[in-house]
Amino acid sequence: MPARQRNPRGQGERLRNDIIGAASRLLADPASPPLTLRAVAREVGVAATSVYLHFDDVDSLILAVAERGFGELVKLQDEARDAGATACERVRAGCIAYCQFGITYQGHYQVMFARPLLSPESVPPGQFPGYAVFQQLIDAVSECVGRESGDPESFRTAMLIWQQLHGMVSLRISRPAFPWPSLDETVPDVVNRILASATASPSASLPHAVNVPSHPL
Amino acid sequence: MPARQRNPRGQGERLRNDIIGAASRLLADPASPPLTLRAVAREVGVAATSVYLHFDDVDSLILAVAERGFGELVKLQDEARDAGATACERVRAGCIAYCQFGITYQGHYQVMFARPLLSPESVPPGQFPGYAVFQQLIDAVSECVGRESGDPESFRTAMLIWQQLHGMVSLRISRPAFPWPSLDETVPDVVNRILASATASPSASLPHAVNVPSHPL
DNA sequence: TGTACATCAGTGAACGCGCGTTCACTGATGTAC
DNA sequence: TGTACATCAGTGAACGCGCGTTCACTGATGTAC
Repeated sequence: MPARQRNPRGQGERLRNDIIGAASRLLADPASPPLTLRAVAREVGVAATSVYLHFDDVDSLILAVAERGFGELVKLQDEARDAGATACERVRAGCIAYCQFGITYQGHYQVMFARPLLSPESVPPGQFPGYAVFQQLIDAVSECVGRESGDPESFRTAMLIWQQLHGMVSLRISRPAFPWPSLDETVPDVVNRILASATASPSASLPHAVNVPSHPL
Repeated sequence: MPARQRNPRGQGERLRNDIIGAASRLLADPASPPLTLRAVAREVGVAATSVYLHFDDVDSLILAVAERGFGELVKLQDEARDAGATACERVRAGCIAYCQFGITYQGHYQVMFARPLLSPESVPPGQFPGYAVFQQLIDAVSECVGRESGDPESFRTAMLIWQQLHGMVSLRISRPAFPWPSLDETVPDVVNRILASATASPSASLPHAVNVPSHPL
């Protein structure tokens, strides 16, 4: 029981941040047990009931942790992209940052991307948590492949890249014994492969390709 | 409390199957709460202690559910591949079957692929659960791209495809509100893109490519 | 053929634990008059 | 300047619940002799 002293008057919101921080610490390990209000209160050094002063239940607390994670991810990607000279370099830099975030903060990555997070009806379309992360990818891809930002092919290529990155990160988390190659080597390679297939003439040089539908999205 | 009658002598192993089946039912929903021995026993219609007759704890029960899932997935992929005329068609057919399995059995897919499943030290290298699924993919890819089964490029391409498929399935589970295109259209397309990049001369036609490492795996 | 015993397939009560949630309460600090 | 009151930032005891796990037990069925 750490001697935690109560916040001064008017600073009651500080506890809210402390609670999010404690929950974030408890969720850092991807194998962590289900989050508990009492465990969070213990970690903060506060009575169990005090969590109710700022959160209705454990789900809204987890959502707050996820939102903090999305903010951090956007920031890290922005910083990484700033170092890129060309549009395509910026795409790759952002993708590397995404994967590094996921591998560094495995538990948080799972909270952000491996559960629905919210009841489906409460999600405004196009505003689900983390949409900003995807929109940034679309914009960077558009610039790299030389299309407008609203172009369906840009959306589709960004979607394929996102799926690839998510697969890379989440399989590395769930299959740590697999002989994965390094991210620094794999990410630019596979992103280039997907970008190349987007700029190449469609259906060209496919090995024995049959039944390849066009891309009507 | 359903009237369950005890198995006849010598048929005690039937309960084991019933328990796995009940656990499988409870795990079908990807948003299902953590599995509980008592909940399983209730679902089977048996005393809580009876679960101990066949499983040490909930983790080994979950492992049994996962193993049953891997068996089913291998079977479905085999059947799908049988309909393919060429090697590359068989790759695509297996990939579609993989994704359909994941979308149809979302909870089971998560049990199989979204957690470490076992303590790391207990996994024999190259024999982790579901390795057969991946080996089949390597073999099919090798045949499609015309390389030997042990070729590092076949391994790498299969890995990229696996990552892509896993990303597709798990993001569709965790982000159901996203405007995903249909699997039947997307899977053959993206698999072809990755296969094409494997057969094409490396680093050719990359848009503004820089810092592309070679593939030393 | 009878009978004692072993085995099999479970059961049922009981335990201590951590959990979410409620409710009334505390004690320091500011504010109105 | 004093004092009554309001507000703020929490606390602490208590509840009922489901859980994992233990332990001795049951009752039907087969087997040895």
